[in-house]
Amino acid sequence: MSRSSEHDKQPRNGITDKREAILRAATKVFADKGYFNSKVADIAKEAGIADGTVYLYFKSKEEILHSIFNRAMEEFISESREEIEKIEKVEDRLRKIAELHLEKLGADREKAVVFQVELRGSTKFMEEFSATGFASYLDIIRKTIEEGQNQGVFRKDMHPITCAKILFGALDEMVTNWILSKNSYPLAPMANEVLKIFFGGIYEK
Amino acid sequence: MSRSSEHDKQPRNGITDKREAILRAATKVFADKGYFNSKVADIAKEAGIADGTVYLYFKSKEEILHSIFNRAMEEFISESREEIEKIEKVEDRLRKIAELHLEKLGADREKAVVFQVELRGSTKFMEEFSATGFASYLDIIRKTIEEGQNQGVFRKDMHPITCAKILFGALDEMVTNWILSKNSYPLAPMANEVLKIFFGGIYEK
Amino acid sequence: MSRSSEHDKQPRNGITDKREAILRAATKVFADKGYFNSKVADIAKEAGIADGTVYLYFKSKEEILHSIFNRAMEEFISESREEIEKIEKVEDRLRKIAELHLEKLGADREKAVVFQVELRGSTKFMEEFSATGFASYLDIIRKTIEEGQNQGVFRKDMHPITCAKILFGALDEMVTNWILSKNSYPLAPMANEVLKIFFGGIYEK
Amino acid sequence: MSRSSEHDKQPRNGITDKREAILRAATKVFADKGYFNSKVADIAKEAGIADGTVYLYFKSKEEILHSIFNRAMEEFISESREEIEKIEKVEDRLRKIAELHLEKLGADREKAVVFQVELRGSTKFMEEFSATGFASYLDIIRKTIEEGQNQGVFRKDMHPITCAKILFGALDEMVTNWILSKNSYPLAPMANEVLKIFFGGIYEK
DNA sequence: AATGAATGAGCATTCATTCAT
DNA sequence: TATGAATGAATGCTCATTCAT
Repeated sequence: MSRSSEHDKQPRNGITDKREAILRAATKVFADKGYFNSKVADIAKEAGIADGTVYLYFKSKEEILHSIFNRAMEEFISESREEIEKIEKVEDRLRKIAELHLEKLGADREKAVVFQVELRGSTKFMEEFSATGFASYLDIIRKTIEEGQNQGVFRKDMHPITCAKILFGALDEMVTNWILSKNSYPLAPMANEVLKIFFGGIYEK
Repeated sequence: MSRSSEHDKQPRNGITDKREAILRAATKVFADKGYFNSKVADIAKEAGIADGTVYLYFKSKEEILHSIFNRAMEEFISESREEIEKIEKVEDRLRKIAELHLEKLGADREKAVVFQVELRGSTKFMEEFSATGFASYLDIIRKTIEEGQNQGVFRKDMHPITCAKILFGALDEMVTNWILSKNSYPLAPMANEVLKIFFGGIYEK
Repeated sequence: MSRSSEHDKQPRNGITDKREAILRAATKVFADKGYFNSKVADIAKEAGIADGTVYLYFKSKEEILHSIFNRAMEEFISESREEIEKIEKVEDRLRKIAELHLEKLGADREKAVVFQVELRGSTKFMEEFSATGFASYLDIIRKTIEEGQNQGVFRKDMHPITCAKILFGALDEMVTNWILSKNSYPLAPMANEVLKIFFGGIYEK
Repeated sequence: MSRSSEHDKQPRNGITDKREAILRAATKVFADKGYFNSKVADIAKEAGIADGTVYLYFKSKEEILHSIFNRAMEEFISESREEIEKIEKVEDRLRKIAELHLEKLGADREKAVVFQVELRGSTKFMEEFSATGFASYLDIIRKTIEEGQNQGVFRKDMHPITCAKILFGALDEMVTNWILSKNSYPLAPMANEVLKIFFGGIYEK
């Protein structure tokens, strides 16, 4: 089994394997039926393990959902940061961020559903999430915009954090719409559309 | 406020009163604890009625949530449409839409929570909602943008529906952020910030 | 209104009329759905009155069922007694009893259902019933048999009460079978069949 | 008692044991309070298990009742058939049937109550039952009578199925009466009484 | 580690009954 | 008398979690 390819940090490790399997199974089940309508037994069955085994890896059903968010977010941020930091021009950097955002979620419909739907379905989750993963992400955008302002590329009459939220909100809406549209179109190209407005506005020049 | 129409609708009408009370109570309870964590008994207690009475006015707990959405959405759209249709210039019209969006939700935190959180927490709800109320709303924005394109005011190299989604997404994110920020700032002024970007883009001119 | 035709004892009496209506409605509803699955509201609707009105005439849902039994039983016994007492020969008297039993129940399927099914569905009801109405009925049969024994017409090597139960059981089974058979045949003629066995036995002579 | 077959079926088998325990507990509870007045919690407590455990063995409360009928009926029919088929003379065979009927029910008051009372308390149950278990039973009696007619032992001027119902009805009434009589007498001897009439009729010879 | 049988708290909904009008 | 809105106790069933094996 060349399973080591996925994560060289924890290779050939039974514990990690089963944890992964549960997380993957839960993502599918949550995406299909929603967090509250999913049974731990469904997840166990999907993962091919016994119900009780779930509790050897997670303290509760809720913790599974948390783990899905955190792991995906960490993964996304660490992977993105690398790619983004190399980029010189702030516009290109924002473009990369937008592209990655839509590419990653557009590549895994189930994960996207969990992010767009389940994550939003509880103030509790949202608060926790917005204090951690989301904050980091928004911060990356904010800093880029700030840098653009300092470079004189971006307008200075706006709070960079507000700009960041606007960009995020627009991208987020693209994802949500994509999920709800049954006959799925490719999501990634929408990045360019969002950026056309975000960069240049809607006015005819 | 000279909105006498509201009083005319409820001429000390028992049925309407109690229905309203349940809807109001449910909005509060759902906002506090989330739909799935709210008990019908909580709603009844909050409304000051017996558990069973809830079922004289609503078929199920789910129907209460639906009613909250539908009523609020209908109200919002019908009220907005009036105000918006009078406006000549498309930019002003979009500005009005954005202002109303944030004013209405910023005026009722609980309703906003239900809209931003509970409505999003289930693909089922989202699908239903996005097929009805939300579609109408987005359509109003889309038509305005289309009109602007025809007038040569707005750029023609973008689908108006995409622009509409971008604007909505940005506004939506403002609301969500406002809800999650504990020490609440006024929401409505954010409309102007969103429009600055939406109209003119982020580039320094 | 020629409603007086039914019962000259209580003519044109509002109280009686409504009581009757409830009893009739309840018989229908109980026959259709069973006692436990019938709602007081169903009975009220069938009777064309408000739910609360039922409680002006009956203390409880249970009392309605009791009243159906008692009234039908009283009616049956008083009507039967007259007809039966005139009859000279004990065999003819038993024949009359059997015929009346099947005629009365065969003439009113709904009442029959309530008697055969609802009355049997609770030891409590059965005990009460078997102590009153049923006991009277069985007693009429028993006395007739006893008389037959004294006249030397019927065999003396059996307890008359046992014979009465056997006859009743056989007739009762005819009714139950008739109810359960969808494409209903006439019930009354079965009296003769039962009596052929009861009188003469099954042996070839 | 040399009924070793019963022990062979339950070789300290957890599943069977608990299923049995629930069935036994339910029979007792249903007999005591009636099906509709029995709570699943009552059954669980009587069986010494948790409420939820009931649902590991039965899909619903209704299924428990069905299982009681079906199991008892199957048991009765299969056990009876063996004993009956050996018997040569049709009269002796009917006698055996009657004796077994009363012996089996007379040996287990609670099961008898469920059969005589709960089974009868709903047209739905009765219809199902009369289409399956009861039909088989009646058929055994009918065939025996038919055989007797062919042998010239029984009178030919009656439908054998009617005779079967008459015999069943008489026996059934014996059981019901026995249940309702508090100071219980032995039930089995009543078989002979019923047969005296069924075979020879009530006339003095 | 893994299992899956057992647990029992939890809850939406129903409906007999009441009572203000 | 009659109404029917309001009540609130009652319960079958689910499912996250535990634990003996």
